[in-house]
Amino acid sequence: MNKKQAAELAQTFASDCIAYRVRVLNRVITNLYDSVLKPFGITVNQTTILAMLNLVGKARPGKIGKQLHMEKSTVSRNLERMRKNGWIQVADGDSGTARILSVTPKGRRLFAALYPEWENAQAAAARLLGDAGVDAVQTLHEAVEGTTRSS
Amino acid sequence: MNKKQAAELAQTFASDCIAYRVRVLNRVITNLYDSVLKPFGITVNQTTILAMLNLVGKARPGKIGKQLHMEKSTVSRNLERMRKNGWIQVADGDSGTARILSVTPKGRRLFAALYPEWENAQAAAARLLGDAGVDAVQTLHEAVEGTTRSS
DNA sequence: TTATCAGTGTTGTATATACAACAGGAGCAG
DNA sequence: CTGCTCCTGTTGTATATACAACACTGATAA
Repeated sequence: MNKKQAAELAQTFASDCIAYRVRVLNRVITNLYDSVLKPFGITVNQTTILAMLNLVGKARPGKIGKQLHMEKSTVSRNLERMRKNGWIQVADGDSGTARILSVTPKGRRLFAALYPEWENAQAAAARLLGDAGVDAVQTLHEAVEGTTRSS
Repeated sequence: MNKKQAAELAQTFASDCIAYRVRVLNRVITNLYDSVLKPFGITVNQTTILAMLNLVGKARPGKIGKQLHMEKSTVSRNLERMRKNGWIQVADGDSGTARILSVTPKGRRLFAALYPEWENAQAAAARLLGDAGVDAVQTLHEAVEGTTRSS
């Protein structure tokens, strides 16, 4: 394998790699939301957890991970940060290891306060991606739903 | 803002958030490639850098960051890992801070060796996303091209 | 009852990412 | 030449992510 041959493979890689494109997309979109949410001291990732808890009321860490397709260690560490910030509370459940999470009033106020800014980020993302792009993201998400490992 | 009102906002968030969907997509796709590349001891992110260097021959760290839309600190730390692994070499450029990067024979061999596995990952990703999905990723990538901050 | 196993959550380690702070050199104005 | 600014790259800190290793509990088999 000489340099020229390697360069030919590299050309194909650079022009075709799906992972590269998805990763760039992820960085741009995540930064867009995180920058809007920064004044609230929360990330879009944590906001996703906060929204889910606002929606379902109570949930265990494992359920959050499964529902949001997040690795359990990521969930574990985020819940601890959110608890320290007073946005959620952790109660021991009925059975041994069960830990029941719920949103505190402070967490609910935070969610209500950041919601308009999230809408702004949504609008900015929609402008960036276009209507077809927004639909495409929805379709792609459905395609990978149920694919994630990790419990 | 009572619980019910918060839950209504959360419902919209959960069903509409673009960032959430893009992030799940990113995790699934990145894992797919990383698991295939794991036996080679390289990540898909580093493989992107390796491919670019195979393509252009020589480049400075800053150029890599701009080309691949990666933050300069991410590039800096990855280059150091790749150098330690013997895949790239760093030479002092003509002017002061200039650092010229190039692929070593070992790095070229690695790229040639992992290329078939990358093709397998590409095929698996294409199956997962469908033809329309692959096109959509391309379109979305074009939409965000040139959007990234960071130099 | 006891031993094993499955499910759940935490912690360790490594990479990826972003932003801020910093360091070193280049180029320019004076 | 001196000082200022810009460009470039590294390092510090924090979050996100994945996988492995543990710990603990509950359930089940013997």
